[in-house]
Amino acid sequence: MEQIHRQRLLAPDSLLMICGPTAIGKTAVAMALQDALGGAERVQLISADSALIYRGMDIGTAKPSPAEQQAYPHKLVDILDPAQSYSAADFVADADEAIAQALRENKKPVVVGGTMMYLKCLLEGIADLPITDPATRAALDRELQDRGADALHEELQQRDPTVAANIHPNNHQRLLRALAVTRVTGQALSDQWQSQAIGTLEQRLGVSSECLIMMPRDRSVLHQRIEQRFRTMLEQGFLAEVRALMERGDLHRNLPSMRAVGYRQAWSHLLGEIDAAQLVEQGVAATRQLAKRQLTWLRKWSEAAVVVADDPKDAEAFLLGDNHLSA
RNA sequence: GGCCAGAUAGCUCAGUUGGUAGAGCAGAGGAUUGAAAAUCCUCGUGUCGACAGUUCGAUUCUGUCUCUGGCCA
Repeated sequence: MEQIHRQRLLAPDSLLMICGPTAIGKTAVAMALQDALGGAERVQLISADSALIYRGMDIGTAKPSPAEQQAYPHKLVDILDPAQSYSAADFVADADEAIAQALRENKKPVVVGGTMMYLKCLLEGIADLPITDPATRAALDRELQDRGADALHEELQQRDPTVAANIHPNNHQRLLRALAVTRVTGQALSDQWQSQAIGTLEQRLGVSSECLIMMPRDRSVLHQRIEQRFRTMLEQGFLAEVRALMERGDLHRNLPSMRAVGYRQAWSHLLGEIDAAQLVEQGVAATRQLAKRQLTWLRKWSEAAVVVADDPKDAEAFLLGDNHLSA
């Protein structure tokens, strides 16, 4: 059983996804895997992480060091300026390209990351829908102010009952997006999800994929690691990193990049809104919440994937065939 | 030692004109189709500091005590 799994996971022509909550040690496993499979000529690491895409956000995202990136090149790291925004659809397009290129070069694509939405869309596909133009978006924002969320939700209810049932009126972000698309296209979103579907990863690129999930055996251990890591980030100059981003002058706290876990709290602290103790407390708490949300995805997926508990060492041992397996 | 203010959920506090109590944060579960490290939904019994008194009934009023903070000596 373990042999079969290992063979499938390591097969040179299939794609491997390594996923797990933040701070569990995915990168370490990916690096060990690259070594075991013959180095950067045989493996292409591809990051699936909505924060690692940003240049200049290194310490707070626990990005691999320059030296590590040199030895273990990752695609989709440092591809955007923090002023820019990105989306799951952008990720699927970029990842598809990176995967296709790796396959052409006879490298095994290894997608490693913790942004579960990206991984889901990569595997299952995402509909090809219009981007909401700023004018429509602004109009909707104004309508939200004037008419209220309930009125807008009611409109969505009439245009697309299926989707409306799935979006709570208080969830303005999703509500406005759904309404924008149905207004612009004149069609129900749920219909378009079907008619505009781009297909699964296998349909798009012809690769089969396996998923290795790293789950914490004991969540309190992960919580401790998160706290430890946040304190280490501060020692490594996290605040200076955020201050430099602030001082550029063109960034603001509502940008997707600056709302990332830790950065949001650091921004607030640098403005004097919270003290150093609160920074640690809230930064750690936000990271735990992130891990928790990641775990709800992973729990859902764990039946269709190979699950390895807790530690990078366990995952390495499982993948690379040490004797003391624990799963 | 004297005076004043506190003592209520893991934390910060609100409140009950006397009928045994509720917010935020933390924590747990869930949703998730172009912001996803985002956004949103659900979940709150705790000797209301201790003891006594008044009362049909006290966490609420009164007294004493304990602890904490501040001020005066």
